[in-house]
Amino acid sequence: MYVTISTEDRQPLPVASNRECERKQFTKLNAGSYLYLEGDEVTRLYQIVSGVVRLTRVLEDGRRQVIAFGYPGDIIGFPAKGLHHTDCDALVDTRLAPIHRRALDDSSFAPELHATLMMAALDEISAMQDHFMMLGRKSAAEKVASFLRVLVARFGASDREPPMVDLPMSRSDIADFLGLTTETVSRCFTALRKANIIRLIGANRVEVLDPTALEQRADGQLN
Amino acid sequence: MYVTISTEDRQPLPVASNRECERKQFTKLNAGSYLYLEGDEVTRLYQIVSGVVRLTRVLEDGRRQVIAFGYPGDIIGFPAKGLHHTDCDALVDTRLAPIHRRALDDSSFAPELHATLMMAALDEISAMQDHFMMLGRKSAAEKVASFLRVLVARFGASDREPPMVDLPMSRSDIADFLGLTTETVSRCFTALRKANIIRLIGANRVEVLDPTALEQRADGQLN
DNA sequence: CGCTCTATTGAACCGCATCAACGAACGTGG
DNA sequence: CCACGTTCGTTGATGCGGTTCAATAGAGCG
Repeated sequence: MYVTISTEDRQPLPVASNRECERKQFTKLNAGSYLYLEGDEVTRLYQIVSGVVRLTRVLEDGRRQVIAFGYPGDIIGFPAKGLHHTDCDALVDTRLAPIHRRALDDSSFAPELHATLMMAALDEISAMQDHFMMLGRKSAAEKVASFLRVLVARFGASDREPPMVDLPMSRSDIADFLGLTTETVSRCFTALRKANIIRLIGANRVEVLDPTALEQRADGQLN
Repeated sequence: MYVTISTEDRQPLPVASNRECERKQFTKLNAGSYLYLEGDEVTRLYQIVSGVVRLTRVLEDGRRQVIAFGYPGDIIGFPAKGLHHTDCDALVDTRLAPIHRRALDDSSFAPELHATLMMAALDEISAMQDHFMMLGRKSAAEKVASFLRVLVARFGASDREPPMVDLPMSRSDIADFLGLTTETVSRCFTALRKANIIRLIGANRVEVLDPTALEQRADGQLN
């Protein structure tokens, strides 16, 4: 489950129960550290317990695409032909619950976990299809609004009014996620700010003053 | 397994053996007919036996994104939360091998098939990630070249020299797949033709005169 | 306080979309 | 079989959204 334009609420999967959280030592990944690289063999998958990671791909000439941001509850590391097909590094200090690769390949090893992984993979396919629509058919303003909308829906401090979201990623990460440049992302933020739809608290924290207007911009209902 | 920029050769999965092909009646889908719509409940998956289908999503305002083209060997219809998340219709007359939904959800029902479906889902995730890079970070010329490259790699008549590919989809389908307009797609084809990289035989058949040059354009190594 | 890195803002350019016209392919009916 | 209409693809002219290049402002940190 990754950050996409989907508005569905995706619940963290119950792979790691609270009990386990208390007992186990999780894999710890410091901000900036890589968990794996494209081409590495997949030995285990991970569910993110806390923190945020970034999945990226790069072309030889340096062009980069952020495939997804991984948030708590998300499962990362699905193999294709046994290999990782993105790089993965942490945006902030992150804790991960490792999952046996065998749970994916061998359905009798851990049937419930296996089913959970399958569901996570299917959800991810759906989420990526949403992302296609965004990358291929939305304007810069719509992309940025869509991005904020998803973050608010999934991670907005709901006990707060107006809702607030953290942006642990840089403008350039957002740009590479949305297929834009940092300048354009910045301009879109500014436009939303000047329209009194959001308020920026520093560069990495956003208060959504008018969620309805944000919604409309995300779907291109006004400019 | 869908049409993406991936260059890997993807083999048709052995879900439907030759024996079965001869015995069974496949689901027949006429050109232009819909197999399912977004929001429909998923009751079965399908492996494409022959023909080509188109998976699409549309926004309320009519903007369309072609998510994938499904070719023989591909498995389509993966559910998310039990529902289809694209429309699916046939570009040409198509035969489909239906697959019990239960084979996906219940790993003990048909273990081998279940494993095959899992692998197909994982491959699809990988393929979609390739597509991200293309939608988000490639120029129009690179997109069109990448598209042709994949078609040649997967479906090019290999017994022929120079390689030849059919384009069962319209320019507008290609445009909606690549996040472009029909005019731009057409201009890119013309540019490749004028550079003697391809030859157009009618509008729906392409001979690749210079595969190496096509490769280079796909990766942005010139222009 | 000064250094560095990131974000913002401005100005000019360009790639692709848009709008429009034309041509080719195809089917239909006379 | 040809005249016609319709749809799809190509080509041209123009405009705009987003990139590019450049400069400034701000945030984090020693």
